[in-house]
Amino acid sequence: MENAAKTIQVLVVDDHPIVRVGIVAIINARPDMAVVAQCGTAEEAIDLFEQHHPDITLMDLRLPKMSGVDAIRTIRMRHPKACFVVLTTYEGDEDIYQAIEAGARAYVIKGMPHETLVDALRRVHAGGRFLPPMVSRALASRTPDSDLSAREREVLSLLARGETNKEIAGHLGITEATVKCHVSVILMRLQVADRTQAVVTALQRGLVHL
Amino acid sequence: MENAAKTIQVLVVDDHPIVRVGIVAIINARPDMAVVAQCGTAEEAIDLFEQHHPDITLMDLRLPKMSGVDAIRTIRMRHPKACFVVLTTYEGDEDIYQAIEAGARAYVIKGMPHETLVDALRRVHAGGRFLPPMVSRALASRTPDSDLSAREREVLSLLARGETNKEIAGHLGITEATVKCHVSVILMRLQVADRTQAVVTALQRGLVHL
DNA sequence: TGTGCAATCCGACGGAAGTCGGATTCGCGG
DNA sequence: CCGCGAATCCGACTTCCGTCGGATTGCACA
Repeated sequence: MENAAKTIQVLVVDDHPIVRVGIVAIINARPDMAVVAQCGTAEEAIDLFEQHHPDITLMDLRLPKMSGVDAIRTIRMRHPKACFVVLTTYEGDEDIYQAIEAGARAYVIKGMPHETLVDALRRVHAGGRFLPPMVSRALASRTPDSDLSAREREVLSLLARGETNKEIAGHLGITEATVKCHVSVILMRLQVADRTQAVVTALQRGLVHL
Repeated sequence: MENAAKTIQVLVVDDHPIVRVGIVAIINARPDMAVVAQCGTAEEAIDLFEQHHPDITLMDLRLPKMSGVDAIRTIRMRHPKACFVVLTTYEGDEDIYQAIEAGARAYVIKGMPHETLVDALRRVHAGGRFLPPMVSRALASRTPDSDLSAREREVLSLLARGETNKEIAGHLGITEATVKCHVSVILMRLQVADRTQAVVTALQRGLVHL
């Protein structure tokens, strides 16, 4: 049988080299875990997972090109038993929800004590989960109406670029009146009064980026 | 006289413990430099500077409560010869400008190779400066009109909260018409067409936060 | 002194934004 | 089959936003 004290093999994915150094130092300082590989992009992460089959993949969500969530989805497509711990600077609740949905078993925020990260890794390896109270609260703040339809998300992203209703109508090939209707629905779902507030809350909830 | 090979004493300020671990590991791995202290807030940074008088203070800008720029200003008030290297996740050009203005001698972005950070520290300690091309470009994108008056910044921050002209007028004790005028000036200075675009560009340039 | 410039303030007009009511399509369960 | 809700679409009405023209203050500089 397996030895219960076998070290936990971790793959580290983060686009900031400095952060990677910190994570690697923290993990390798523990006797029961070790970093087997590291990289800075989602594409490399997929390759490295195939090579090393780590026990846990520690994944940042905001990466250049392909996102961390997409990497998780891709890897879990072929390896449903793969374990993921998300480590990110605190973003909105949408990122968290997407990550959990994609199969992440823990969500740790940069700027927490080292022990939090280590705890999360150990609990996940033991088959458990780990969500800090701050994350749980963010998830609880998701009202049922807050999920937008595909079309509405499309409109919202154009809104966040500062486009007018007429411009949005041109891009989507629909009437300005229709765009206004979508905008109204978005305002209701986000519980805000006008398009500017919609953009602000969408940004801080992570519904759109930049 | 001083020994030219004397190690560079560095104070590290960053609110993310994980990032601090990475920075400390990188610096202490070089024979010519060493971390003498570290902390996660601007207030602690001021105290630690008084205690250790480091050669260089490596400072993150986005900190809880007091900002890194304010910490730089406070310390340089009493120690004009203090050297600062700013290390931050890439924000807008406003942060960069403020930091340079406050007396930072180098600006390094997280997510660059380790050697960049080490280079910056060595050059600054040798009396030089260090600005990555990305930062220089961001500074160059600052048009002369882009600096707003105090009143306009005030209006902009309320804009970014999603307030209407009437609400802003109420908060500032002026007429809605006057608010509209300020908004128009802001739009011109930021070179955008409407308030939503103004909020978006203000956020990505770091003129306002959140 | 006075002239120029920037900041702050206000009122009135045209256009954009948001609300309301209504129509169509599609899928889902009775 | 029919009803029902959700998503998508549109037109007319009201409110708000942004522009324009104009006025005042204060400060710098000749």
